[in-house]
Amino acid sequence: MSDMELIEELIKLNDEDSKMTEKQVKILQAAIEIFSEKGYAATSTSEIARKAGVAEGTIFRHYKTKKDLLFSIVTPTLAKIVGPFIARTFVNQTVGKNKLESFEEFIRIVMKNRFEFVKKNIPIIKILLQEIAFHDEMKEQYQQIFMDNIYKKMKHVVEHFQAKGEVIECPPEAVIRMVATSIIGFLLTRFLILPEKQWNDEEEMERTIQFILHGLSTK
Amino acid sequence: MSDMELIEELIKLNDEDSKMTEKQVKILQAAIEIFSEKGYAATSTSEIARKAGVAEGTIFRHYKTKKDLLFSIVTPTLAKIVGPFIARTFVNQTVGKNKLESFEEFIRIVMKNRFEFVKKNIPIIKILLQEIAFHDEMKEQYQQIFMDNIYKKMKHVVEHFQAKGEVIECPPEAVIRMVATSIIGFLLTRFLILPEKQWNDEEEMERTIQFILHGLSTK
Amino acid sequence: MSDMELIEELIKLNDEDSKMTEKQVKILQAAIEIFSEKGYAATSTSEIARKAGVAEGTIFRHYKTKKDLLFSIVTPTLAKIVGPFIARTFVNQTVGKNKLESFEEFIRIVMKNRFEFVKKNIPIIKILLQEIAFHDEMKEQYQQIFMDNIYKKMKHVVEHFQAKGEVIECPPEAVIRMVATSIIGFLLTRFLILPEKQWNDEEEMERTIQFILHGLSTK
Amino acid sequence: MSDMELIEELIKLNDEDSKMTEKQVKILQAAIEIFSEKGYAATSTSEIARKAGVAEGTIFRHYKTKKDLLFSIVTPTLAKIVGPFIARTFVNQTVGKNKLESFEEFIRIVMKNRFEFVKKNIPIIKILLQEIAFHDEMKEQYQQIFMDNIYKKMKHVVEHFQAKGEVIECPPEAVIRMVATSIIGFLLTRFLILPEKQWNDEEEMERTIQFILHGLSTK
DNA sequence: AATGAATGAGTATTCATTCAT
DNA sequence: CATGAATGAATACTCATTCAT
Repeated sequence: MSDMELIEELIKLNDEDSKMTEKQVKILQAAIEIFSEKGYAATSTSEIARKAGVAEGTIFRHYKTKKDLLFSIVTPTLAKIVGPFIARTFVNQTVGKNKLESFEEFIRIVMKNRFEFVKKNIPIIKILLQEIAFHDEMKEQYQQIFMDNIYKKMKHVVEHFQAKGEVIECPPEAVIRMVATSIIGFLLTRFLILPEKQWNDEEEMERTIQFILHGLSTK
Repeated sequence: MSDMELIEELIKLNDEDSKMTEKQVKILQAAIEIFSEKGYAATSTSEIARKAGVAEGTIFRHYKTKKDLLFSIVTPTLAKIVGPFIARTFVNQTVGKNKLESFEEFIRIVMKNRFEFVKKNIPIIKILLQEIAFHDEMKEQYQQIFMDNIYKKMKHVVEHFQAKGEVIECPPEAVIRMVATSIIGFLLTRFLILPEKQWNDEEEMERTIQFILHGLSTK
Repeated sequence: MSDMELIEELIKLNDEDSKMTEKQVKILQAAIEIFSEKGYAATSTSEIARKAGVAEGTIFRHYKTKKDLLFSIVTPTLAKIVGPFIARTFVNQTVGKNKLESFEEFIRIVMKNRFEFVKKNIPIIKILLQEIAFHDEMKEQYQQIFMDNIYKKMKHVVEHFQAKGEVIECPPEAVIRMVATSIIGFLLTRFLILPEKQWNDEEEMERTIQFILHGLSTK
Repeated sequence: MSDMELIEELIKLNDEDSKMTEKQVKILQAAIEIFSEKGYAATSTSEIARKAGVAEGTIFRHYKTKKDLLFSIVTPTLAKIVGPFIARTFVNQTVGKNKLESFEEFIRIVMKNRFEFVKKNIPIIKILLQEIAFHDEMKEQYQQIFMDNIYKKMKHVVEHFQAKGEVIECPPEAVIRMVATSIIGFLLTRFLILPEKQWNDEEEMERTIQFILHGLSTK
């Protein structure tokens, strides 16, 4: 929980307009921990208050409803997920100024970057994965963010490397699906399904990258 | 809900020893539907009773607790997932009597088979995926079933085709992860994440199979 | 439970008009046991059914309500308590034909007789003591039985021995209270409050009798 | 209910550390009244809430469970019963400094004192008598308190007066039983069994005291 | 800003009782 | 006579939320 960059971001975010109090920080931390352990619906606000060391009423001073609390955790995370894809440098690096010469390098950058991101934000990602299924507002938010950013940029990149003959000819969305599936599949296995296994991260990431590259290679 | 083979199995299962009443069937159907829509914790027994058209007390005549009801839905499904992997024919087909000549045919059989299975049992699978994170008994059940059956058989097959030079040399569990990740990734995208998209199932399955094969090929 | 004469009486009682079935006997036995352990209100009919080895509905075939079941246990017992006081021989023995020569012998007979009665019917007496406080019909039944029989006869006896100068002059009801209090106090201590203590019954009864006699003696 | 000293004590007790709210007092009063009328098991928390004029949830804010509420009523009473027997003055008065010259005076003090105590706390005593049979924790609490205090001190006193020749030679526990039985028997008859009878309390107490004294006298 | 007492609607579960078989 | 599925009201208890302090 020490290296949880997102919580820090969360705090800073709100900090700018309204100065988060110490208690509010405690509430957020407690909520993240319990939501990720037992799920949103099975978590009571009184339990959050107890763990945060605040009175029950204090939660509602900062968050109008329990759902508000959930969204205040999850929405910034949703934004963060897009992070590297919005960064101007990202696309430039990839296709724009030709600094990035191969699809392989692209895949490797994404993998490394998302690996670090997931590693640092496991509990919030757990919450996000669980709750997105039940909250339509969340689903829409996510879809909009995904389509407008990740998908768009990815498509651009994929088409670029298809044109260069590095990636097989087939609908870019299928390529994106297979790449995403392989990377996400690895990250979930690594951090959620079998986190206690002894992992050689470098080796396993490399293997997964090679799998993707071979799977999509034109040769 | 018409072609939901698992529910029928569920009913038959209990039918053999204790004759499921009409109301009990209604309860199961209602529970599956609501659990999959809103999640176990967010579903109230009164809502299940209302949708099933029975008195609330009737639920508890058949299922001692709400959790019992959940498990009576999920446990048989857990078993069903292993289905094709326990079948004696499966391994024989694959490696035993040499009826199955290639890794490709193996992947294709698994893909087709699981595709049909998921297609017919979407709601229950949704429930399973959601709840496995929160119920340790379920996690253990699943892990035991997975390790004793799927993993074991898969490993056998993978090693067989590695020996034949059809599959790259690397730890079988990594191969299994990448195969599973690609198949499951496709199925979840197809049925849970973007079910409303126009899918050409044959084409997409074939693409995924080719992705896996190329990704793992020695050539 | 073997020497529980009252249950046998209960069975015979009903036997005369309507033939008690084996199941009905089981229900009565189970009800007595559980009522006396947990109290009437805290006992569920389903628990009685389970312990009796019958279906839940069967209880209500024989007893219209749970309260009916309670009364069918307690009412005959109420009658039994009066037993020795109604017996014609009792008063005759005492004062009528002068067979009984002293107050001492009277107290001794009552003590011995009630000792045996309580000993054989502990569970039912426990139920009676507990429930009489909460059921007005029971209280009335008991009061009527007590006033019409025990009190009346006792008063007769007490006045007889007061006239003979064996018992101090004071309102007979006060004498009855002190006698009853001493006998009942002994029996409850013996069988309910400290049943596990090592008792020398003969000695203790004799002591109690002597206490009463000295306490009421004119000398 | 006006002169109910124990309730006031109950309130003060909690008052010291945690300030009882007005509603909490109402809940206690309602609970005592209904528990004593219908018994603990037959009393519903909703009925208590209704009579106390509070929401049902309010009960559980102050008492974790219904049983907690019962114990918060009964436990301080248990302590109170021992009251006069713990008081240092009691034994000193009796045997220590010889201020108390006779067994008669001892019995008279106990009788008067317990008379007042019972008179002021009828409902709680009713609850105690009823529920002690069903709650083992209560039974143990009571037995411990009784053995460590009342019985010990009483034994001391009895042996003292046996040595002085005022009380017959027999096991002190038998003497205690007969004294207790006579006093408690009187108090229960007076306040619980026949409270509506016209009682001449002074006379009846005196009679009972004389009965005990004569019953135990060496002469 | 923070508290925590109070709430009323809601929770899972149990209950005594009914009735078709 | 006996069953046990079915019920609807009741049960103890929890919940998210409000509000006076």
